[in-house]
Amino acid sequence: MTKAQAVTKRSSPRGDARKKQIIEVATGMLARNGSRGTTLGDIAAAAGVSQAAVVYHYGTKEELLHAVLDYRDQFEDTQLWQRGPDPGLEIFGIIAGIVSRWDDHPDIVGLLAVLLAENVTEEGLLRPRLRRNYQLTIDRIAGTLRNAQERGEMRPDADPRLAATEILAFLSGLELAWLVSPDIPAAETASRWAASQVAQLRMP
Amino acid sequence: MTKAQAVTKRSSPRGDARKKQIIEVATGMLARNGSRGTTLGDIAAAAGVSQAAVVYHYGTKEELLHAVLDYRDQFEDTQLWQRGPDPGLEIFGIIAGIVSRWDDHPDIVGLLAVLLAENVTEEGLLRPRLRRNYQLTIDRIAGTLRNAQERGEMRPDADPRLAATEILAFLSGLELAWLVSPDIPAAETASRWAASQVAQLRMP
DNA sequence: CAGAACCTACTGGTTGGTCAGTCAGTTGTC
DNA sequence: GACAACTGACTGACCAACCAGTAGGTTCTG
Repeated sequence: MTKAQAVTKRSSPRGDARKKQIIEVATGMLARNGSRGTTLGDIAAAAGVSQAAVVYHYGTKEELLHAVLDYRDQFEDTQLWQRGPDPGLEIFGIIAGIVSRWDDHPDIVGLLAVLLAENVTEEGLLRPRLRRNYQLTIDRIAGTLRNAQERGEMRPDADPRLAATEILAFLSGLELAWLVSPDIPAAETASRWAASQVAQLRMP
Repeated sequence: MTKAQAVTKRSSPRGDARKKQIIEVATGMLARNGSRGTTLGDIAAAAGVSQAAVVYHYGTKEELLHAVLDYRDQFEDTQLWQRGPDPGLEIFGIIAGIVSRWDDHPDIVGLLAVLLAENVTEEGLLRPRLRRNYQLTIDRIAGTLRNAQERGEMRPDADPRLAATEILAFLSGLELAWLVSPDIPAAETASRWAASQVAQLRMP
């Protein structure tokens, strides 16, 4: 209940493999049930170990959550910035492509939206991190759009920051909608959205 | 834990007032902390009564949640359809207006998004209702857009259903973003979004 | 005074975290 | 290469805190 002391321990191949396995199992469960809806026991059972083993590897539930978020951050990097750090207006096509491949990674889709919804209050343990992360992604997207403006690829009278905010809002909202109603045409909605965004933002 | 029998009881002015007060208090707390993050004790304390009193008025936590959702549905009706049942493309302006007035009703903003995120799995108690509600709102918006097409107000080559899906996704996503980072320019993002949607959808 | 509107006290169940101990594998020493 | 010392990776049992719902009594009000 209170705290767990962070005992420094060396890593071993076996331990690392187990830790990774726990993370992967936990990611899927957290994306569906959130932090409050997922117990350490649930995760342990799904990973085939005892609940105490999960605590042994991660110390506290909060540390496990952060590890899962690290895992997701890494995944986002390989997805959203797959074609270099400055894709310009092509970012919309990339996003549409990501959405069309949601079925391949169902365990990680919506993780951020679900955890975000659980951490909207000041007291939310993950809020500082999620907030920082959100702002950072907005900054990155706004940056790439600003570069596109300077290259003359995007019209200069559009605000890159508002566009970036709109992108993230649309994405997390679509994730939620898709999770609750998997039958909605997420890929088609995203691709039409991307096309209209590009049509609106590119130089005439 | 199990169930509570629904004791039929007559209503009294005082009881009705208390029930309404509990609903209002609960709405705010649920919109921030979700169902799993809000205990009956929390709600009771905020309403100045004992936890047992809340159970007395609503029987179970689930019934209270449904009552809160009823309250929100009613609110949505007076907001989204304020200018009649068939506003056509003006729906975008209405939505932008609603977002610009979020500060006046902070307790109800995000309620749906937060509860949605908590009820993403099959087992989610509120999922059937939230799903139904979501589809219903999409149908209504798609309907008003289809009418706009028939009136020659909206271009016929745009899919009203995809547009409606996009609208709801954007809205719930923006709610989440605003809750986590209240400093983002929600109103401005929404008004620019609305303008670009109208520009895209109206007859040339 | 009858019923509605509470309250205090309690129950059963769940959950995060602790703790003592087991066991397999690794390392150091002669 | 054999044996002792040690370490990492667990397990099962347990605990304190929390939480939804129950039971039964008390106060308020028409």
